[in-house]
Amino acid sequence: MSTTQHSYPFPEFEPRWQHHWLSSNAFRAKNPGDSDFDPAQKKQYILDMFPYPSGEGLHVGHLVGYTATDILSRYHRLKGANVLHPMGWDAFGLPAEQYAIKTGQHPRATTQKNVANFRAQLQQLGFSYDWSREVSTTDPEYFKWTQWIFLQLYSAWFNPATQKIESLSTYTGQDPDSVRLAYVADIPVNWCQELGTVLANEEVVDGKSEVGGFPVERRPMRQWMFRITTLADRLIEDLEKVNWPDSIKQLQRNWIGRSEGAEVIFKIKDQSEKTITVFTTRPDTLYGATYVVLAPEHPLLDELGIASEALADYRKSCNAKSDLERTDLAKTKTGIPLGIEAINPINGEALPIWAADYVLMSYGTGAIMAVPSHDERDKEFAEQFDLPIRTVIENDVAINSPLINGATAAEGKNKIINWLEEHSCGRRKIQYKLRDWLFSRQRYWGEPFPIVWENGKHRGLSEHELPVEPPEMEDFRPTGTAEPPLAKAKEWVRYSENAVRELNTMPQWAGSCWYYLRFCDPHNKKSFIGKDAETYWKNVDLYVGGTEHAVLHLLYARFWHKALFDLGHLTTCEPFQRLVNQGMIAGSDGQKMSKSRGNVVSPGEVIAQYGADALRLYEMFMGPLEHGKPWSTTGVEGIYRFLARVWRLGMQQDATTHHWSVSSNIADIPLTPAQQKVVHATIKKVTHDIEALSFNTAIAQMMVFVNEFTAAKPCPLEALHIVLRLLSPFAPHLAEELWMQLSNHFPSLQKIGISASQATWPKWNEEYLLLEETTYVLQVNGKVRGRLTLSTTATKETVEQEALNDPSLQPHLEGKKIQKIIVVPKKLVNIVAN
RNA sequence: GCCAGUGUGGCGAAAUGGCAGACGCAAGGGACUUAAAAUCCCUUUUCGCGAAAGCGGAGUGCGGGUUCGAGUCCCGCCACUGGUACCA
Repeated sequence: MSTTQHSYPFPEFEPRWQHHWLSSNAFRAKNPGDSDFDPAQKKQYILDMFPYPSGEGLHVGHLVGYTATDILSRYHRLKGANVLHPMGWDAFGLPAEQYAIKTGQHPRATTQKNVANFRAQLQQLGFSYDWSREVSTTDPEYFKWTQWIFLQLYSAWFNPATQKIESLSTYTGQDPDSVRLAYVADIPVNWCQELGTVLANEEVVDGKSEVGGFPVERRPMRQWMFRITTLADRLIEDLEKVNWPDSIKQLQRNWIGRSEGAEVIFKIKDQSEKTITVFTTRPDTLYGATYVVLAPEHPLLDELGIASEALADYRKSCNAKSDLERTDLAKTKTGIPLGIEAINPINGEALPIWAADYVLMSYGTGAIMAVPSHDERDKEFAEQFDLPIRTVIENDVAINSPLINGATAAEGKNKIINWLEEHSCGRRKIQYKLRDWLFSRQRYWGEPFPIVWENGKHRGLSEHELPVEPPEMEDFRPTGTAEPPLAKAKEWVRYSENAVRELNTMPQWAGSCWYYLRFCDPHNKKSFIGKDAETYWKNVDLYVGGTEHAVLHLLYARFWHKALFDLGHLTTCEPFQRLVNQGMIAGSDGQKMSKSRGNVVSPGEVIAQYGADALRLYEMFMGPLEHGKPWSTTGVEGIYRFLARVWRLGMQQDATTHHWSVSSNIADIPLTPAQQKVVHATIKKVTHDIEALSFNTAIAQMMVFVNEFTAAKPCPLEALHIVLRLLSPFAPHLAEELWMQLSNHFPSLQKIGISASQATWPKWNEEYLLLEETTYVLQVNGKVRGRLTLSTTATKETVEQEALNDPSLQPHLEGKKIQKIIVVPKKLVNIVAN
């Protein structure tokens, strides 16, 4: 397609403006201390979730959120705010490492290439990022501070007395390692042989690795952990303080999974020195317990010395089952009786003890008291193995429970827990689903830990030794053993005569946990964020990204933020004030966009044909930001036609030379009252809709506006400079170009703004929206039967009278008695008659 | 199973409890043109009556309810999408 066939010359001016914005640093955010910084200016921090720069590049689905935040950013600048709108790269991670292994290139090289590609793609859309603040998690100047933050958390603990994270210097106990926020533990982890690494629970899907789909097995290994569970309650409570979608808050609450209940201690019959501790949320059903179950992995099974072959076989078969199989077999429960009994502390009853894999070792104490009468799973198990079932609740009150008969659940729980505590056989307990955060990975392409090992003990490096850079290595493939690839860099590993470096690296979450803080002060050499910058920018006002990060990224970032807040480095306790999730864009076939389906639309093709403005506008016009929706090529064409109409509102083309010049139809004349109404209604609606992130309806209103003025002969200049300002956050190139063309022709425009992106946002005047007359809808019994135009100042009585006299209503009122007349001022009259 | 979300024309979608379908796509018709593209104008939820202007009925997943009035609020279902899965 040749340039002359385009409906407006975007291929010429879009790159020109992009270059202009970049070279003039047009969207630089001002920091305290900058010469042009104005403390009175309102700040706005508008952030996209920064991308992982994959080799695939961006597709149009990635741009929904970026376009939305760009519109907001440009809007707030026009409203006079100091806007921080940065972009960076979450560039550590497994795919780069695997690609590197496959192709023999260093991940740093492929990462750099991918970043360059991503940056170019984003710049082609004219996004108004402050590129002087660009950061990459793989930059030593960046991960130096990731490591520094790790060290702060490493030398901190959660003080239960103050309910805060404090420096370890306030800890007075014997063993700081038992309370450290970052600690080492030997725990069964998800080991993936193929990837040569441990995976977090959430990176394992159906017993296979989320990346690559390789088998995963459980294996005990020494790992770095974070005591995120210490902040579980605050992570729940502080959700009240942020403006996030309820669904995301709910996901976080469910993930943390707080449940209140009790631990109950069961003595083992004839071995009273041994006990089983169970967790229950329903201590009030204690009298209904008819057996006790241990998880097959429960350590007590070894201690009890039950040498049955059947038990050994059962435990073996459970161990061999993948998570997937356990789920598949969920319908039929399996288990094995141990032949010993536990004593119910409340009534001294002896209950059989079973081992069964429907009880998980990883939750609670790995043991339960089974109350088949009031728990679905226990009931299923009891029915299968013919175990007794005893009802202890009827009509919401306790029965067959001597201590609490007649009590409600809440009363019963309290009484039982008190009794247990008095008799030292149990206690009140709050249990969380959330586990401590497994923070180490056996990879090359990640941040090394700033930790060395000496005489079997770990020690943090000091600040001046940071950053700890990964060693240059030819071969960073997995070792095939539990040893991480860094083990191969013998010289690097050796820290001193008697100290070696930690060989694990941090997970990808590390860099993304705090990047929003670095953007506030990206070049600070002395601190991860300067005090002035921190107190000025505080936290993110609007954070836009996909739901896939609803739980983990947001939870981990909140955890670090709170820790840094408690330690006095930050002045806010939540990182992201407002959160919005953009919807997914599907292919035109309604399927998820993917290479294998062949339905991927790349921004490049769309821009070549319709331009960046059309792509931006279409992304927003498709529907509500949060909704998923399918891509439509003809939809882009419609938007493109709209932009061409805007262009022709200002410009006309010479029939023979095809040269565009300012339209002779434009005149610096006042708006007619009718035009004034459209103009001011549009300013009002576009302003409200942008603030509500309802971009599709804002665009629709601008279409109404343009349709109105396309017919205007001549077209008043005022209409143009207003619509260009309203449009400029959405279609900045076109607005900028037209503004320039028009102000060359009408110098008065320069008083309003030297460019569309450096003008002020127009204000509407409510007066122009008031009308002298309005059309009432006339209803009889709720059905529209006529219309009536009346003065807006007409009294209720007048409106009623006029409506009753209206000829179009007479056939519907005939022979009926009027019961009631409802008048909605300036809108509607409903006559109720029968 | 549980949690969350969504159901409105041929399609994407609009509608502070007050004219359902704004705006756009697609489709059909017309103007301009030697022709096409581009552009501009008109029609387009559906059924019935009418040559037409028009008139009348139905209609927002299904069934109830509140209300003068419900796409919107309440109760009970159904379907789809996403998340989660024996969490005691």
